[in-house]
Amino acid sequence: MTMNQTGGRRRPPTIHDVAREAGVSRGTVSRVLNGGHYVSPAAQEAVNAAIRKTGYVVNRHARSLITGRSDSVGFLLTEPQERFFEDPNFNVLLRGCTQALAAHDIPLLLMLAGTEDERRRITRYITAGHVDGVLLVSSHSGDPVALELREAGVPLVACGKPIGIGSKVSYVAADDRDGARDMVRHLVSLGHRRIGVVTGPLDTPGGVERLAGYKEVLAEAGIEVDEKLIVPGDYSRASGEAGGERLLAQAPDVDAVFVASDLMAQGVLAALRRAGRRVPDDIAVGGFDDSPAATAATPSLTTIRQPWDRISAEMVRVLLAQIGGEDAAAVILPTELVRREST
Amino acid sequence: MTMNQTGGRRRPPTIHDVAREAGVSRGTVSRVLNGGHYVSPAAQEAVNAAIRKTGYVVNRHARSLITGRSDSVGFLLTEPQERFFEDPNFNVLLRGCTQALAAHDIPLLLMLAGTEDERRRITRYITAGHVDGVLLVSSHSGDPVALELREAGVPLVACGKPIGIGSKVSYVAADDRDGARDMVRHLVSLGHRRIGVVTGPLDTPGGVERLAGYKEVLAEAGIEVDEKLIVPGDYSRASGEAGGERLLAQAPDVDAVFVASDLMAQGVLAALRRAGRRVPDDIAVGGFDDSPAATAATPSLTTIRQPWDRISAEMVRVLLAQIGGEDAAAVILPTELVRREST
DNA sequence: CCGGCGTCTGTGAGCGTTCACAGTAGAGAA
DNA sequence: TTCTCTACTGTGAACGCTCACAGACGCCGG
Repeated sequence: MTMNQTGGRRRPPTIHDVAREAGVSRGTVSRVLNGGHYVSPAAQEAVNAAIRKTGYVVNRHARSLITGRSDSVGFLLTEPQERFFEDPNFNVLLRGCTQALAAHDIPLLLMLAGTEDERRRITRYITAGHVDGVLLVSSHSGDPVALELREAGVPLVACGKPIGIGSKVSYVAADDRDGARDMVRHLVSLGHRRIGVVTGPLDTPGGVERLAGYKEVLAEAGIEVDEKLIVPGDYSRASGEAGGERLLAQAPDVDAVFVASDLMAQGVLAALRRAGRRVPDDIAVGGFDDSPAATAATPSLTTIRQPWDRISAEMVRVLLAQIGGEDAAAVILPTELVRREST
Repeated sequence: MTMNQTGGRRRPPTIHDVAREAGVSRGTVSRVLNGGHYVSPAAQEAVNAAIRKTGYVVNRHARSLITGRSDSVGFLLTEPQERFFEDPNFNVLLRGCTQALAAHDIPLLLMLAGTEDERRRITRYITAGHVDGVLLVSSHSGDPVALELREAGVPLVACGKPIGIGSKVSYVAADDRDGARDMVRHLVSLGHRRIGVVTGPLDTPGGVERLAGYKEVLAEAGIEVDEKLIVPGDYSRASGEAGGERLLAQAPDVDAVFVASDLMAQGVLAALRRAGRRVPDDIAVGGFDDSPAATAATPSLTTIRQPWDRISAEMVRVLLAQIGGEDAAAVILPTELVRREST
């Protein structure tokens, strides 16, 4: 009733206090806390009442000390942080992971490995067992941190397929190739034949896969691949703008563009507007991501939605399974075409 | 040399192993680990060598168990997450805090209290002492979580001045009122006299302060406040668009607008464009935040930059001081006018 | 009646640290 | 010499929990 009203931290109740209150032993309280097997209903109830009465919360440090688990996981961002931190999808992912973990009462530690120093510190921290597993966001290939963690046997789930790292590391990704196929098929079905593409960075699996999907559909539609219709980008708005200009210069007869990210698509739209091309009447534009940029653009963007909420949920599920001893797994999730005004 | 090459976790070395390796006692190793007072140079060196050789990393759980500290802090977001998660400034803040803490070797736990359930769980987690302190992001007044934490004596630093929570809780904020003053003075200095304002939400200190700054400058310039020139907003783009339309309808002779966020300013620009008003020739527009939206807008926005990097650094500094026993403190940081094309 | 089994409970040990304390050695003062 | 002081070191005892073990109890089949 009158407890804890004055502020100022006091020593919290221990399992001992609960045991005394409930008239049982520490062992019994511990059993109730960990699933309640081999406990009589009476004891069960008495312990629960005592827990409520004392306001007991388990001391995770003491528990971790003996179990060897930390009951926490790291969310590790290794690569150029600007790129991710400006990407609204990153936020959705981070939030999704945090909430999915919270459902299991597992806190998420945010780890940013920018400098070489930070990488070292974080690697030590993780391999020392201060987290049970790691959710990894790293677009780059052959990430040294990832390699080291895998070597140390730390449960690891990457977001997006990590390349050049061999198997044995789990990942969850949207089906980039299939998404690209859907979009390009959509453009083909609208009657377009001179379809350009602004690619993502080609040292990332996403960039590679989306371009591959584009080429596949051209092949299946009997349209010859024209290198002049392919211009590189890096997902940024600026590279989209440059890519759009370059595309118009190289192939003025282009009648549709598949852009590998919504942010770049915004840039492409700006370039087209400056060149006096109307969208979608003169030229259709398809994006990728379904980020807020897609709805904010004028005209609003037809795009491919990546199921970020499901991706985060799956990452957590796979990681917890792996912590529980299961083998590495790869999960590919379907994307969805979202039609708007730009096609 | 050949250690740790096969993957699969092995039991990490303990302070005991280090002591044996160095030929000293646990106590001496512990002393080296915690500052190295009262240790002979010889022992110091032997211990450091042993640490390097064994790859020893302190077990934080064991340490926490005895010290009562957790050496970690929580980053708590209590209010509507959409608003923050879509705000690029939030990312900058989160990153800044993470890095500032990392410099002290303190991990950051991300905590999102959306549902009532989550609030309860998180409050328990924190008050049970699983973090040493909390960085709080909450725009709302009288946040119940904040109140409870303060009641429990948990070190707490808020981002932005919390209202209705009394003193005793530290906060770090940009000088909203002064920023608003700078912007409105800038508009006055350009010769504008019919200056409108689209406010932020008036249940937040930021919204209130920015409006107050606006009124102060009008008073000091001898311009009468005209209620028709004041329209409410909630920082969202949509509310900016609505606000812009309403302003034009209520006061067609408006010749400048101070908009309390860049996102809203984008909306205002859209409304003005539709009404055929040229910016800045017919009407000047000033924003607030210096978010990416400000540079992306056409014309680019004159705005007020909030020093987010310094805000995060100060939040961490104040929190650590408070954990160390110091009293609550308030820090107000200066803003900066950034001139671009819209004025 | 006994032995066995399945269910439930208490007990001691120990996880890896830090902390308080007791102790040692050497230097300098009396 | 002896005593004191300082600089340093080692040694239990905790911290709060889980785990393995041993024991108690009731119930059944023999």
